[in-house]
Amino acid sequence: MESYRNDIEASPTTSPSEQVLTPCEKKSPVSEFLNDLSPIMPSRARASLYKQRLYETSFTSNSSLFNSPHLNIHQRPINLNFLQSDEIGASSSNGCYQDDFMIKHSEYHTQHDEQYGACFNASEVTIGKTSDNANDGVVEISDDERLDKMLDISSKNIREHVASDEFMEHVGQGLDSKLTFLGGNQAMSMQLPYNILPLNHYPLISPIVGVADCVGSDHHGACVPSHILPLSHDTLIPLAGRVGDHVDSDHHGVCVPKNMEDSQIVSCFHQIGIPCQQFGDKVDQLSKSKDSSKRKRDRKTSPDETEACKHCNCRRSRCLKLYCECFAAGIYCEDCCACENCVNKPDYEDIVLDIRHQIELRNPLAFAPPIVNPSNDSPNVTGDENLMNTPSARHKRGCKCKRSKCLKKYCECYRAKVGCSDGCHCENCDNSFGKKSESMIQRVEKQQNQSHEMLNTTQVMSDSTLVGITNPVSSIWENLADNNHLTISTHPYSRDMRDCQNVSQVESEKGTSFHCYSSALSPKQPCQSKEIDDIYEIMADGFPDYLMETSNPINTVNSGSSLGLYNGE
DNA sequence: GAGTTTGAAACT
DNA sequence: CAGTTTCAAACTC
Repeated sequence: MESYRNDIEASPTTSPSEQVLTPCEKKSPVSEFLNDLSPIMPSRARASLYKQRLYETSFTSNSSLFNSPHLNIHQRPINLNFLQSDEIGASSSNGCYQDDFMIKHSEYHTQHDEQYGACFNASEVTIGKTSDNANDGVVEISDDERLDKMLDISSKNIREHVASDEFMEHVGQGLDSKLTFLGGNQAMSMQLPYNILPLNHYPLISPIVGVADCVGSDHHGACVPSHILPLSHDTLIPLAGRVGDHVDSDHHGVCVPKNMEDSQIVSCFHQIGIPCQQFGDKVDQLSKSKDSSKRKRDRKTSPDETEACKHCNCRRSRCLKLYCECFAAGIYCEDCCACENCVNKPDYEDIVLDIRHQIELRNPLAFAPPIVNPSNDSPNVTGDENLMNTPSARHKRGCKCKRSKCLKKYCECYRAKVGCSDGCHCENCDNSFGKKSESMIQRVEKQQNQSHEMLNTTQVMSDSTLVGITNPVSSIWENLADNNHLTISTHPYSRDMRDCQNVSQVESEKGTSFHCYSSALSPKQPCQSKEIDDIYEIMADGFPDYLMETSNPINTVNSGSSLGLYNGE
């Protein structure tokens, strides 16, 4: 890798615009910076994806596993924009520099690298579609490569390439606030251009500095795009959330301190060169409507509405935190909600997506369905409550109830109608769906008793025939499977077959093979003997004799254990 | 409907 | 990681 000093000293040619324009001819540095902000794509076009995401069952990104809106790489090119050289010098005496300051990204050694590497001048690196036109200042790659690049440009890479020793020779103060460059014969400071970072690595640098400096200060280059909105700092709000639909599309990603008055926002925009007439009246209207709107906090009244709308009532979270039921559920707030200053709307999709992404970075399972079924190790992504209606269904985190005894909806387990598990940290658990201390066997037995009752009822109803007990039997096996973390196939056309992905098609079609996999194990690993023993014990105790006869599937399964469980080998 | 309680989420 | 604060839902009156 070439020395960055060499790059600087060599002072490679800047962009054409840099060459042509004198410093005085340039636009406002900040306005140019804002123009360089990552373009916010029209949100409505992608709005449907957000809700659609709820029902997806395939995952395309590790970092966006559940109920997360797509990061639509096809529509959202990754722009790695950098402050222009005159903006770099914004805090210096003359604000203009002739030198170029180039950061190379070794992961990005394309034929364009020399020319379009991450350069602190007017150049920008855009990962877009393939183009042969190298003169447009854009390095473009295919969609597939785009995603790879997005993942490659990680914080690790940033640290490696930006904070390398070589680079740090030219960088005085590290990454946290300002970078000092030794360019030419002048030292200069610059506010780090946060948007050089890929979307999923904001935590590298606190953007709060930039924003704080931005508004109404001399460091007017620091209004930041929405996608670096620091989730952990409540001092910022997306401007879009304040000015709503009236924000110009070019700027609607800008964030401002949340305690900033609307008039100040307008003033700020004046300062940084954005025409603000478009905001004036709108801001006024916004304030008036805010005052006049009476907060409605009635909760949902009908079950149908429960499905259609979460009816959140968020006041302070702007529906951008997991406090918000809608946001947490991966849906936009709707008219039926009574939230205030809501940003969880299609209009602000980019903000929503980015915030969600940040949350997922912190907790990849944040948007996972709260209830999981250990029997197949899969979250209830389908939303099929029946799939979770098993003794083993449990809350992914577990609750921490102390006073409610897990008997009220304060308890997430109870609210989800699942029993507490050992993963819960609740006290005095009395969850009617299953107490924390209740052993798995006890739950199986409870379910088994219920099944027995069903069997008896069925037997009475059908008198002497076993026709009709298929489901209860199946239910028992399902319960056995659930409570032993097994995935069991009892019949090739049973519902369970859909979940039994580890069973070969050939074996599945036999219909009599008994496939037994521990979900926690690799597909080829057999069940642990204890699990089998548990099943055996339960069966020996509780199975009706007629179900143990040769006509039932148990005795027709392939040999693989004392029970004849097929262990997959 | 207002006020209180509760526990998750967020923050320090 | 533990303690504290914030938040919004659940609950009570």
